[in-house]
Amino acid sequence: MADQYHHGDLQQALLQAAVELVAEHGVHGLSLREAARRVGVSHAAPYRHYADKNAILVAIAEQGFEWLAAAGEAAMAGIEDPRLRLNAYGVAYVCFACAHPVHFRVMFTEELTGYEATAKHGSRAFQLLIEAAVKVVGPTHDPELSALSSWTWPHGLAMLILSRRVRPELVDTPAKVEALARRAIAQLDGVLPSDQL
Amino acid sequence: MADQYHHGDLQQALLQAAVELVAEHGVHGLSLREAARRVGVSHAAPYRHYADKNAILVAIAEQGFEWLAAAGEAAMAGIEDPRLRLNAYGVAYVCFACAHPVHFRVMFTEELTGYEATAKHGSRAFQLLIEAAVKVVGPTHDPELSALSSWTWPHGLAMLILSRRVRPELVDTPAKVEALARRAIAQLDGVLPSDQL
DNA sequence: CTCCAGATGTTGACACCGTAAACATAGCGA
DNA sequence: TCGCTATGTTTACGGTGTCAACATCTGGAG
Repeated sequence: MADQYHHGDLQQALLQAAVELVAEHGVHGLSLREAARRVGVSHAAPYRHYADKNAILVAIAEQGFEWLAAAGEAAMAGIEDPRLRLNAYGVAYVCFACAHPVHFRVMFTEELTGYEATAKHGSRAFQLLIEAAVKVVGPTHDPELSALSSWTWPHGLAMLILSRRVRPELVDTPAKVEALARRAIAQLDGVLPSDQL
Repeated sequence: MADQYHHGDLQQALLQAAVELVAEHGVHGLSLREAARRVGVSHAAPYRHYADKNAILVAIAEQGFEWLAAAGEAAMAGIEDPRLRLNAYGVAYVCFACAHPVHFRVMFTEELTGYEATAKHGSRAFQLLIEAAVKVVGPTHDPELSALSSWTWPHGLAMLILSRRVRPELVDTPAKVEALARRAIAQLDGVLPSDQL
């Protein structure tokens, strides 16, 4: 009963193939037919598991948001000081983007914004950030705005790295990425609780 | 000699149509044939002006980088204080992204990074930033790194806004965008010259 | 002014893609 | 055992990027 008519776990296999394809040819270079081909299945088989091409991208985004939330939680685990927690989240954010560039890019791809699933999972990772930020700034201000100010720098750094706007030798290993992120946060640190956001 | 065989300025017309198409259907929803259709020309005509589909996206990116550099220069014009100049650039950066979302997204689309033209124009806008940053931090440090720290926040804010991760009513007018950017910079200001980047 | 060369636009063709419908097979519960 | 449902296949259609062969225009040399 090995690899005959039924694949076993086609859904997961397709998702992984899709990630590889995006890594090779970019988001818009993803082809369902090619993914099916790689998995060794007919070109229409993916439609039994994903409604259309966007659905598989949404699935990648979902997985990415889950992983990001998990990475954020892990990074903050055991840290008490609110500011240090927020810093840890930011560093983990940048590291996540570099470790999973395909997921990260898909997570913030325009065409997908607005999809319920993406929004849902995205908001979970965002919720973590809001909570962490509120503990630093206090509950009196707009929580979303408070979180936003702590979100822009890791997001911008991550995006610039992925766009290859940062010299490659500065980010060619996870350790270097973390060092860069820490250097960035070191500059901003101490200013967050200062004034009226 | 009105609209007969020759179009007049097909190159420019196609570029504009492409921008509109990207605005409507996203970067990967751009279709050369549809652009040609809108301009009233046969489906292969674009190939007389653009080598392939990527070339027209590169053209959009080029235009975007030129506009961004111009916007940055305009924003810094007449401002003497180096820190205020840097702030002005950051605010202009965010405003530019909101005013020209298609251009901004294409400018930082993965598939295009590495194209010489894009890199060239991109580096001009980046050069402005580096110069402005160096005047704040001083010439003793890595200029690119200094600029990077002033680049991440506007880039992140712009990207988050375009991904609709910022509540729409906070950014639905240029004035609100500018206010948000100014609020963001107000937090970071004063910290830049502090330590060792 | 004539005429030709190069620039610009058109037509037709090909392979690929996303997607839907009709069909085939596998596995599981009654 | 039978048949239902989930899963995979085949076939088909329109749309797309791209190339090659062809048509038309336009400017400059003679």
